[in-house]
Amino acid sequence: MTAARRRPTDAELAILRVLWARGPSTVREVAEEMGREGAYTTVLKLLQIMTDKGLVRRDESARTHVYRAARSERVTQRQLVRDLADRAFGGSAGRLVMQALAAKKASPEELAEIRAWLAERETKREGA
Amino acid sequence: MTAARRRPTDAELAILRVLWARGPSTVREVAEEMGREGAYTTVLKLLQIMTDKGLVRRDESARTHVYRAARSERVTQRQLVRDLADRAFGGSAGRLVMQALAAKKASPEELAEIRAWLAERETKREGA
DNA sequence: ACATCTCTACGAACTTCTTCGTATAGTCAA
DNA sequence: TTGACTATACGAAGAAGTTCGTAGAGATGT
Repeated sequence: MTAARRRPTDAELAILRVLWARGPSTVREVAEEMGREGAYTTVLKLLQIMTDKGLVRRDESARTHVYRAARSERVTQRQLVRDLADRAFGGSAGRLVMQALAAKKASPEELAEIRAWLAERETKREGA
Repeated sequence: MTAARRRPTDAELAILRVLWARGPSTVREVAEEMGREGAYTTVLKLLQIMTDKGLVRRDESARTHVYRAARSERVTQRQLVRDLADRAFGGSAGRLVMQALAAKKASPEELAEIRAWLAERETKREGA
């Protein structure tokens, strides 16, 4: 009921990634995509729990249920980033960004994108 | 023994933050800093577990043991960022950065720092 | 010595997460 | 109808994380 705002667990996130990539999917499709065909009931159980938690929505109109992510990838990513910033960076997104840039090499395209974002932001600031 | 490379749990991270901020501390100091004086033994237990896991080091030379973080804040933050990038951003630090910038407003100082970092990187690229 | 305070050690309860086995029912073909 | 196949539901076990109570050692003051 109450939309408890907890972050998805590791197993839940792995399933959400499949749903974001594939779109609405059956249990079998999710299990196959994860290379866990042998663990069918595990995936089923997780999807049932995630339905209770409100992480996914279930279409029961057919015998084989179809699941889809309740929240978009972008929204979930932001939530996770915000959560990590709060837990490990004193709430500072800026410091998180610095560590992210240092921790893993970003591609030139991504760096260009980030530069563009900052440039646009700069423009807005001057305009204000 | 085996330095299992798991990410610190929420409770563990909360304690690490105190140790990073305060430096080597006793159980009582950590508990007070966290506003959990009433949960002294809980903090003690967590620190004992963290010692076993290798997350903290314990100085037992005095009766009152003194704990310190085994890894620096920076190293731990990078590990956490990398972990989140892998779990939720397909390993892309760049996409994580974009969401971080969008998720929370960074201070102008932080933005300037990021710009400087990117500029320096740009310089290096051209030099190479 | 004695009471008192503070410290560590440790076990036990409880929660959450994850996995799996089994029960049960719908579908389809012969 | 029967058997094979596929689906959901559900309970229970196991692992990990968190909390707390209690025991007992060491320190301190009278």
